[in-house]
Amino acid sequence: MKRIADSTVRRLSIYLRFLEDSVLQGIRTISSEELARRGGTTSAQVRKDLSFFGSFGKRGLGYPVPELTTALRDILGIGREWRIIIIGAGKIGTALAQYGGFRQRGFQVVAVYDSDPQKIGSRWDGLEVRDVVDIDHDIAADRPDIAVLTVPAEEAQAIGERVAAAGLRAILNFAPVQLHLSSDVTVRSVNMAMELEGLSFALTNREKNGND
Amino acid sequence: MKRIADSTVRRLSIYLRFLEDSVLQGIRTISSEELARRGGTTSAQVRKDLSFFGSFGKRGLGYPVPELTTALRDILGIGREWRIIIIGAGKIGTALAQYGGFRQRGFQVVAVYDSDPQKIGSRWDGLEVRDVVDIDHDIAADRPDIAVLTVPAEEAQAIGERVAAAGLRAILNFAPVQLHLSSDVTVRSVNMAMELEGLSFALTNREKNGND
DNA sequence: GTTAGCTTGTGAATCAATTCACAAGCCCAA
DNA sequence: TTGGGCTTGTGAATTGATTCACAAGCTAAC
Repeated sequence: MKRIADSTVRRLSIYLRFLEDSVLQGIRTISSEELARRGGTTSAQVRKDLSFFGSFGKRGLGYPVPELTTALRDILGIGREWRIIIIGAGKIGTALAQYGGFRQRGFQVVAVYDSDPQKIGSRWDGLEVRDVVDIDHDIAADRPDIAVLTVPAEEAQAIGERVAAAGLRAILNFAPVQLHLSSDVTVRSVNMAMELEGLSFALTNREKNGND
Repeated sequence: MKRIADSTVRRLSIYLRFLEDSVLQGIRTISSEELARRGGTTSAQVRKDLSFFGSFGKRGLGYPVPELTTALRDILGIGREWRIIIIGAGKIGTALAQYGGFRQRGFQVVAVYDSDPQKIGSRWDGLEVRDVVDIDHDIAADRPDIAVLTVPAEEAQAIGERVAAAGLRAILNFAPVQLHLSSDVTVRSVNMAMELEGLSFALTNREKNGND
């Protein structure tokens, strides 16, 4: 299979979100043009993205909404339950642990970890915060699929290495550092500071140069 | 000025984070090679990124750490205080409002909004949650720079339009929808579901095809 | 000074992603 | 059954980003 660009996968997520709405509204077919409009891209891009995975549409008509929705879920690997652990029970970590959107989409939070004795043992929404020293053992036993890192920047690399060594193959990193791990571990980063700096840059440059 | 790619700005943020560490450690100069190693890129990329903004290095020696740090802060528009408002006092919104990392980097949360009467008036960390109906008026009066949207997906577009109409020019969107706003509003999106789906896709494809 | 050893800054070349443009195919109406 | 109106799927063209490769320039040692 040809390598699929990250940007393509991101757009598939966007299409899927809109398609799910459309299913609920009982819409039967949708054109690449309409998908593009809602997804903030072009119809050619939509068709190209989908064409990597097959021919889902009918010429002259568009794409059948329920079938395409199913196909995208399948492509993205949604439909099975993914088991996720959250490491770091700080503000963001606990907010995520309690966030309903995960379970709703098939991502089940199975454990939360911290190193602070004050936090270990406390319960968040039915989940007991575990001691991070047990994490290697727990991963071997529970075989979670994805680790969400909400630890301080200084600790992220070390924890990332530990969970990778324990066999985890996917990490969602909220710590504002670049993780360096073996290439068989997929890492996605969410970095609020970086996003805000991007906005800051845009505002600053608009002020300086007018909006070009 | 030539248009700067988003990916370039993201990398500048990464370089800056590492440079700030280096300043604290008293390191005087750094090579593009070392910056690349820490930033997960190549030395040529680092030099190209920086060269868009000027010549900061000395041949044979590298880049002077304190000067480059200052220059990057300046380029990214950090160094002045940016006033941000958070709209949506749910789990994520309140976690962000209390998150220390913002203020630390010059982003000051000046107001939090919600539409739920139960939440309006309650205090989070010294900030009273305000009624979202007042937002247009407040923006005109307080002139915040950036809005952080942590509202449900259904409401995001409408709120985005309101804050844009009120004069806001930068939005950090946490709602899992694509915002469609006039091009003089800069939008950055953070979409946890999308990131998890990206990991899900990677895991699924690795299982199917071996890691290519 | 002069030389050896590095490292930058940057055009040129390559690689990747997006857009164009159109033949092929489907639906519907007459 | 035929023709008109759409819309897909996809090579080709274009645009954009990254990497290459090397002249230019700095430092330090002698």
